[in-house]
Amino acid sequence: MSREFRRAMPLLPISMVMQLTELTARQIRYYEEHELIIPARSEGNRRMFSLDDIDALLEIRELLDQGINMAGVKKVFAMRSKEYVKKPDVVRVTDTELRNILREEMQQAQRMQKTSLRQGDLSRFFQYKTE
Amino acid sequence: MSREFRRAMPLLPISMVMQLTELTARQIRYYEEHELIIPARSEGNRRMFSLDDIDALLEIRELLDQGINMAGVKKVFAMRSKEYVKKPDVVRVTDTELRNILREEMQQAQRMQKTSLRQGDLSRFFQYKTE
DNA sequence: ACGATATGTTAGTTTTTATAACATTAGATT
DNA sequence: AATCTAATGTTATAAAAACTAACATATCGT
Repeated sequence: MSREFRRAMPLLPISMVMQLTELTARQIRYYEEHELIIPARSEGNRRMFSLDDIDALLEIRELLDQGINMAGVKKVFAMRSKEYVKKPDVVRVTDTELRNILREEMQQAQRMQKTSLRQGDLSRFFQYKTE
Repeated sequence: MSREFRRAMPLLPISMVMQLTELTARQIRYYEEHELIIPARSEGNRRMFSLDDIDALLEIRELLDQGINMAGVKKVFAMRSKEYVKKPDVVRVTDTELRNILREEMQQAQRMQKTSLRQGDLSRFFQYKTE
């Protein structure tokens, strides 16, 4: 599974996103209304956010803080997406498939490795800098 | 913020953990009952799981699949934790503090960097292999 | 002053999660 | 075979979290 897949995986509920971004639910939904983010939905219609979504929200916040209005933010985002036109289209995968893929990969890794090392299993997929 | 902090950060609701681990809520709670995992709790008492928790659950599943019973799993985990006795005690931080720290770091990074690069903001903190 | 934009607030509903109790199934034990 | 126990399923009930939608408000540009 590619890095982009992992970053695009919807994992977090809105409450966590609120804490991580210091945005209100109202703001987050408003930005979605304007299609600056398009969080996945659970079966029961709850928004599930990815790391990409959090990045986007942090940037929206930053731009608004700078006095740019929503129209401006939209423009910035639109320009950004143009930069990616050259990139090959990513294969479309549903959220459920995404999670299944991640799970299977993690389980595969589990099986491949010794049963030890409590630390460092998932970390093969979510690895962080140790700055 | 250290890598361990990030791995220990409670972010995911039980529904996501169920999907990622293919365990039922009953199983996850049962393992918690036996103190194999101790997920954080939200203000409203909802379990919030960290990447470490997911690692642990995947391993529990693996051990049980191998025919080892809960007593055996507990032993394995107990032995594991002994291996870490030498490691310095990690500073105690509440979950809320953890999230605040992550948020602040992300925002700091936001401010430090140019406003561009939609990709690669949070990724400074959650960075993945590109295998 | 006016109109629009961004966000707050509130109400009512649905989904998710929690706990707890009881049920079931498969192995181990007698 | 009958019984125990461990691990998990199932159900009921309650509480929390999240949804939509409508209305309120503050700020800003014209």
